[in-house]
Amino acid sequence: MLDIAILRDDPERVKKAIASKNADPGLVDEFGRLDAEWRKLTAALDEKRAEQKRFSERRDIEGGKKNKEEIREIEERIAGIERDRESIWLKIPNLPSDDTPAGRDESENVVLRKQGEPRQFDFEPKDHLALGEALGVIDTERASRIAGTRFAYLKGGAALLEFALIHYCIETLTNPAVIESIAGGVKPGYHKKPFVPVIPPVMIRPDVFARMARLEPKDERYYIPSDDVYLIGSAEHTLGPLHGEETIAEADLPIRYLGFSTAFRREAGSYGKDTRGILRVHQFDKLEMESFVAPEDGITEQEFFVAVQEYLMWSLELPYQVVFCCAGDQGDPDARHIDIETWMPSQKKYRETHSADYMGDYQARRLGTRIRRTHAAAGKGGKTEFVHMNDATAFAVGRTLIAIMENNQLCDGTIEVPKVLQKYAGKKITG
RNA sequence: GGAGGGUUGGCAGAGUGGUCUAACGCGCCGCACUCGAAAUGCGGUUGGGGAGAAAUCCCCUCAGAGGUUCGAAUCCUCUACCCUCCGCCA
Repeated sequence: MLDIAILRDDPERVKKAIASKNADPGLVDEFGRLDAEWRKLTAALDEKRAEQKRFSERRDIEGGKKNKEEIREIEERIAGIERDRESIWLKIPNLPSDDTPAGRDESENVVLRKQGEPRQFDFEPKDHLALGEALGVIDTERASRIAGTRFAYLKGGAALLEFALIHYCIETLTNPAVIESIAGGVKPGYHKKPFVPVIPPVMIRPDVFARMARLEPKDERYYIPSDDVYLIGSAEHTLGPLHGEETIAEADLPIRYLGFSTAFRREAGSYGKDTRGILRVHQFDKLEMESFVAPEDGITEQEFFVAVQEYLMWSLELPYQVVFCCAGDQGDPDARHIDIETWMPSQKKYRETHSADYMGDYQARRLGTRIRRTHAAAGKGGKTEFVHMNDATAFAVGRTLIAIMENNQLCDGTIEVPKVLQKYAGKKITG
C-alpha cells in the first residue's frame, strides 16, 4: 500500500511511475476523486460526533436520538466511498526506485555484471532430466501418475544434493565471519548480523496474504476451501508478516531471517512452457532471506542480499549474471528488483535462479510493522515509522540442482559435486 | 471435536454503563543539573485520521466485526487468537 501523502501531494509523479510498471494511471485520478469526497464527508461526520458527545454530557436524550440518526446517514455514505477508495488504493503498485531501468518487459532488463565463463564441453551436454533419469535420481514420469504433471521425485544423489545445499546455505548465512565480510564488501561497517534460520508455516490466511500484496494473482495460488487458507509460494509470504502489528526497537535492527520451506505454485498460464524436467514445477524447496531494516538502510540491504547470493553462486563455481529488472518487469510491491540468472548449458542461456526484491515500506504499511527510533541524533528520537523490507532467494533448490547437474556433468553422465558441497554429498553423483 | 478461562498503550497492569480526556509502574523522548555520564528533578510519550496559513481544534482507536444505549474498555452477537482440561494424533 502506497503512502497516502505521496498520492495526495504528487499524483502526477505517481501516474508516471505506475505507468512505467504497466499499471493504469487512471487509478490515481479515481483515487483522488474518491479521496476528496471521503475527506469532505469525514469532516462532516467528525463534527456530528462531537455534537453527539455534547448531547450525552448534557443527558439530552431527545437531542441525542435525533443527532444519532444523522450520524448513521453519513456513516452509510462514507462506508461505500471508503470501500471503493481502498480497493483502488490497493491496486496502485509501489513506485520504482530512481535507478530502476525503464522498460516494458524482461527484454529490457539490464545486465549489471557477469561472473564465470560458460564451460566449453568436448561432448554434447545433456539436460538435467536426461542426466537425472539415466542416474535414476529424478523421476517425473511416476510423479505425474501419482501427483500430476509438474511434479518430481528426487532420489538418491539428487536428494542428497538438496540436503547438501540446505546445510551449506544455513552454515554460511549463520556464520558471523562470513556475513561480516560480505556486509563489509557492500559498505564498510555495514550491519554484520547473521541470519536466524526459520522454518515457517506453509499455509497462510487470505487477509495476511493480501497485506503482503502477494495474494494476487490468485490463479497462481493453491487454496484450501475447507479451512480458508492458501499454500505459500515462498517462505517470504509467511516470514514477511512475522512482525505485523509490532513496533521494533531501532536497536534490534536489522532483523534477518533465513527461511526454509516448500513453495507451491499452480503455474497457471505457463502451459507448454518449460514442461521438461524440474525447472518449473508445482512444488519445490527454497531457502529465502527476509529482512527488516531502517529506511535509510533499505537499498544497502538489498545490495547486501545480492552480495550473499553472489557469494553462494560463486562458491559453487556456477557461471551467472546479475540483472537489474526494468520497471515493466517489477512485481507490484517492488521498488527495486534484481535477479540472478545462472547458465544452463542445455538451453545455452542464462535462466532465473534468484531474485532480490526491495519493497520499501509498501508491505510494512499494511502489515503494521513499525520501528521506534532510539537515537536523538537525527531528531528522530522516540518517533515511529514503517520498517523497510527486503526479500531474496538464497537457493531455489530445484533450479540450483539443475544448474549443478548440467554444468558439472562428465562425459559418462555422472556429476561432479561442487567442492563446497562435497563434505555433505560426496565427490560425485553416480546414481 | 468437547468444556472452561482469557485478549487493555513499547512492556507490565488497574479499570464491570456517565470527568476513561484509560490509574500506578517500567521503558522511551526532551529539558535541567554535570567536563561527560549515572543518579535525581521537571515535562512529554498508543496508533491512525480530518479541518486550519498557523496557533490550535476535532474524530476514531481497549483483539476484529456488528449490535443495544442520549452515553460502552465495561452489556449482547459473531469471528480470530492465547491459556487450562478432556478426546484424537506424529
